[in-house]
Amino acid sequence: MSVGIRHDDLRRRNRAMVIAAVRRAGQPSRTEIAATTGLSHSTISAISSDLIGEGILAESKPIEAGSLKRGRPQVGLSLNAEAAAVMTVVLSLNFLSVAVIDYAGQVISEEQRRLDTLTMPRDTLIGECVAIVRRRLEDPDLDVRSVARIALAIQGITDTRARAMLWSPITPHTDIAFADILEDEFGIPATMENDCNMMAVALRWRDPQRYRDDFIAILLSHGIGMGLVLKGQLFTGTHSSGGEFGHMIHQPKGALCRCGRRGCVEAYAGNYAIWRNARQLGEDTEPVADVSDADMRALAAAARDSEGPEREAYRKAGEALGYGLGSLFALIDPAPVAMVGVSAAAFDLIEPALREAIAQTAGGQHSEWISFDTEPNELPLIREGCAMRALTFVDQEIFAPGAQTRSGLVSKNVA
Amino acid sequence: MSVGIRHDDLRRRNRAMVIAAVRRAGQPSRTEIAATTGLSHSTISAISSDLIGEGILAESKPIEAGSLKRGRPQVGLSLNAEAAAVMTVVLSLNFLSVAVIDYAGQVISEEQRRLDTLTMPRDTLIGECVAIVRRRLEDPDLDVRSVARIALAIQGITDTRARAMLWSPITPHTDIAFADILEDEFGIPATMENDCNMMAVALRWRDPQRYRDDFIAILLSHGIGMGLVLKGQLFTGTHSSGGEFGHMIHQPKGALCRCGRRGCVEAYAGNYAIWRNARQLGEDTEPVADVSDADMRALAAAARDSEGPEREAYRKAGEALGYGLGSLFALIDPAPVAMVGVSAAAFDLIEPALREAIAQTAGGQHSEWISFDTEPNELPLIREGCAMRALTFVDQEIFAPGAQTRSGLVSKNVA
DNA sequence: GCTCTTTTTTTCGAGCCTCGAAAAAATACT
DNA sequence: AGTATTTTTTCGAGGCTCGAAAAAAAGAGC
Repeated sequence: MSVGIRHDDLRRRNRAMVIAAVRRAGQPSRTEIAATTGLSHSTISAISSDLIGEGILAESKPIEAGSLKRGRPQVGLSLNAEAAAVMTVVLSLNFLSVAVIDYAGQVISEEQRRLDTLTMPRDTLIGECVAIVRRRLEDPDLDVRSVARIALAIQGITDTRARAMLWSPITPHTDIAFADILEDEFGIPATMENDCNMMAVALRWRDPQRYRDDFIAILLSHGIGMGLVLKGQLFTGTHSSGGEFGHMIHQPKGALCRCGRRGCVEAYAGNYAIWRNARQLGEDTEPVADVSDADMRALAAAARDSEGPEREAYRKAGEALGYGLGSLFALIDPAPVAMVGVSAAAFDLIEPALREAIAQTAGGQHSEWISFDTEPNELPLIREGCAMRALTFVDQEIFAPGAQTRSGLVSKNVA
Repeated sequence: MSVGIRHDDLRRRNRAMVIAAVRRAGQPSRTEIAATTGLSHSTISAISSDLIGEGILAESKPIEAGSLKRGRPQVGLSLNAEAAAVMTVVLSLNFLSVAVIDYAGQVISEEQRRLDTLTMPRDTLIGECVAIVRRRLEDPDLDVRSVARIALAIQGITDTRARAMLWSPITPHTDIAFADILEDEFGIPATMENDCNMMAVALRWRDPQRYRDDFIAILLSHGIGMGLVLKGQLFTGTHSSGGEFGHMIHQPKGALCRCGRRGCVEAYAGNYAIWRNARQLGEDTEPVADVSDADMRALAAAARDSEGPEREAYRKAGEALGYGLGSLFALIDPAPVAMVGVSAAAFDLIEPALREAIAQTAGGQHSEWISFDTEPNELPLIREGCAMRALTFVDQEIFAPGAQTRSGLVSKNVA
């Protein structure tokens, strides 16, 4: 089952810890690293000297801010941007976006492309992804060998091993092992992530104050997705990416959901559901394929303008989200929530019914404490999350070698 | 945030690993331990020699089973039963049960007692617990100093730090810091656990084949509880024991629940709910305080006997459980389920509606795969779980000292 | 301009820990 | 009794972290 700690693991882990400390803090001095890691100054000195020698870290200017201090000035350590690069591939409805990011986290090359993902044959979809990655890798500004890892994100369900997309609303095709495909094609380790999980990862890096050990990112878009961090760990299902908050049951035998079932939270709170209710089409009406952001904004404007079916549609969305969150909170206790996506811009219309519903649930014990944040634009978040995830893998695997890992999966059984 | 690995941690962790390997395997040889932990023979030899010298492990007879083998026979290592003892305290509705267990896991002293927990004043309830523990500690057969840890379990919500009961259906009183009270009284480290979590822990030890990394234990009793193991880890909420499956919302604004809210799963599947529906009392009827096991068995018999309100009551329970499980599975993916408690004996009446409901949900994708096990008697399981939990603490803390832990809580911030 | 103080960083020896190889131990086979 | 086989122990080598002390690099004071 669990495996003993070998002697050589020690250095590897502590190297990884130093790299992680530098990535988090930006430009910490050796003394600061010693404080945050709890290791001795001598150890930090030895490890950072190694890492600098290997070109992974670099000494930057002495820290100027507090130059009032006496004594030898601290020397800031920073990541060497040229040590490596990673690539992010974000595949969403009718849209493909790729970026190359240096080791310090700066975008150095990117490309975006519209495609008709819903009608595209399987091979074309895969081909488009491979082609866009190849174009970026062949970018003359870039040294191909420096791209150490690729992180893909897709709306939909991925497997826990982060190899394949199992199901996605953006395409009728299922079980596409994107990670394996890209690995075979380019020989670069790749992982396939769920978009909402990447949102959560990004939020954690963006605002570690608010999004620390426990929080929830909910995507309010055409569908409803969730990324969940519990006790500092990204939460995934046992076999798939899990966290399919949008398909928790709000109303047994209720409204028709895009997934073909009935009564899911999404069937009340997804863009298509809000649209359907606002147009008073009835809960059995087949979900429309897509509602433009502009249409959704118009809907929200109409709802704000006057009482009517639009406002009622947002109310119903809030109620479904509230009861869903209440059930979730019964399982995990309340935590800060970030609402992301177009409908997050209409959260003022959603919030009252949501809070009312959540107060009816066991999880909503102290619903006044529960705080919501909104972020209307999901794409940058997803990309940022992918970038950080890929960089973290590079930190752990490439620059702290020796682990029994392969492609992001820590193997549990060694015997 | 995360802390570097000090040099002395190494030995401590590997000692703990060896102890854990012996506890799991029963009588493994040094060679077997080396294989399961991945450590070298020399290391295992050194560590086990230390542990034997400290009286924690003991060499037992050479393993006889496969005595056909050539070569030096393996020497089995086992836990020294006298190395320590732990105490379990299980507090359930109108019932208090205490046992002392030796380091090898055998019960060496026990006592059970009926009390009227629902009407008892706060101090009396606490006093009864303290008194029964004192009586067991003063048992002449027992060396007091050898009791190294106490694990309490209670039906209800506990805090993540495992110090206090926050809320429980068995008493009107709230926020009783049982762990602190016993620690102060007897100077023995104590933890306060949730009963269903202990059931899950016990199932894992009882049948590691079936209940390994991911599974669910559901208590079908007066209330509905859940213990959840995900990726080999006991799942708890961010602040409380969490996993309040019984209070996920099945039907917004639905049947009246014991918790005062409406539409919880428990309001359809708890004993009182089945009773209420079987008696056709209406969903707004105030839940009864208790239904005897005999009454529940009679109800099940009547339901099996003929179509009627009893059978319909079990159907409704199954539906609520099914939709609830479906929502849960949407979050975590399906996993093996153990149904525990009186109504688990009536699972034949519950299962059809449960499976039908779960098939209507996203989490019930392949509902035919989902397997259920039943165990009508929860008390032994809870006690077993407490014992293993307490013993594991002793393994980790007492016999592998140096960790920055206190009373079961691993401190995350060292700086 | 020089010395003293303060703080950061590096150096160095001590003490552990794990590992691999070889030796020792304990049994079955012939 | 001797040989083969398997388990367990022994022993030296190599690494790692740690604490103390030294070195380095500034500001403060005169």
